[in-house]
Amino acid sequence: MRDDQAGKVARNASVIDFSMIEDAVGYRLRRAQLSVFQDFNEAFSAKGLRPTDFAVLMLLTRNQGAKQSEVAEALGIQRANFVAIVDGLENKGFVARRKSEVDRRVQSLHITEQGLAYLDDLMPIWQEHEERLLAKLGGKAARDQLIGLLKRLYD
Amino acid sequence: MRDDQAGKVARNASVIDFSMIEDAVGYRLRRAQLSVFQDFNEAFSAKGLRPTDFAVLMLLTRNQGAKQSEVAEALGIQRANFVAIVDGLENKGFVARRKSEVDRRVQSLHITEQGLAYLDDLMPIWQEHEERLLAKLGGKAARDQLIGLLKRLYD
DNA sequence: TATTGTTATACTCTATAACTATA
DNA sequence: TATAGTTATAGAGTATAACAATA
Repeated sequence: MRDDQAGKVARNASVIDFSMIEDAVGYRLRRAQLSVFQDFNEAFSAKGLRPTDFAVLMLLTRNQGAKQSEVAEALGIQRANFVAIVDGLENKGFVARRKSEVDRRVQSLHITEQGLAYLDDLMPIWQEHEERLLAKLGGKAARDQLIGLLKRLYD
Repeated sequence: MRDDQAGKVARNASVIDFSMIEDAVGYRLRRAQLSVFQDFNEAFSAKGLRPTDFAVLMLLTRNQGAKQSEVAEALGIQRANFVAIVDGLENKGFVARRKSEVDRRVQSLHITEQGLAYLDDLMPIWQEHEERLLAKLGGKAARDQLIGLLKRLYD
């Protein structure tokens, strides 16, 4: 078997033939998402904020008092796993839980004044992140096109 | 504070105002990728195959004898974490490690005859998966457009 | 000294079951 | 009985450090 040799000859150090999977939708989605999340994490690492934390704060600005399980489902997170996320945001003082008076089983979530101020502080970082993506994509038209296509895969 | 009440009134049971993040590229990428991977996993669960395993087998068909660390890097997986993946494929008899005669540090990876037969068996499932995505996207033109945009985010 | 594969380890994310308090 | 939040736990995926064999 001379596969080793044949491979060595046909391929130089780090060139792999990708033709079989480079156009697989799932593969491309994974790589793109990893790249975008890495950019996000590098931008927000100093703030100790993860994408999900940011999404929760953003959501609450327009959904004050939303049910905890409602927010979790909206973000595709199981309610059991969402508890620790809210715990973290609550410990930092950015989110407050209040027992609903209508149904004492539910916790309604509120972004605090401190949380809003924090978001204000974060918005420029967020904008810069989105603008880096915009530059890579080649403009708003391309971005809107991408969003539209992604929505067809999940909405 | 009547946030609970105000929220309750403005929003019915499970309707959350998403306007703040619905057009965030990273959020849309994550949801789309989760949806696509879920479809993949449901299709392949009976075969006990994960997306990464499939990608490795696909890659090896055109890169017989490739270095283990080369394949890992091509797929964006760290070499330390790639060991267990190759172990699994080797235990199933789909991949073989052979010590390179040129550099005895490197393991060159080969897909076996059994691995090729397995892939043949899997291809219809793969095709159906890609066609379900194609249907969601609305045709090949849309798919190619999406792939092109994703490549701009990472290539 | 540097690199490849490997082991060990830790941390995050995700999935499931079961408990509690309320309804 | 059913539901919201919670706890505990197990499984993936990922990141880092260190080691042996080899270059």
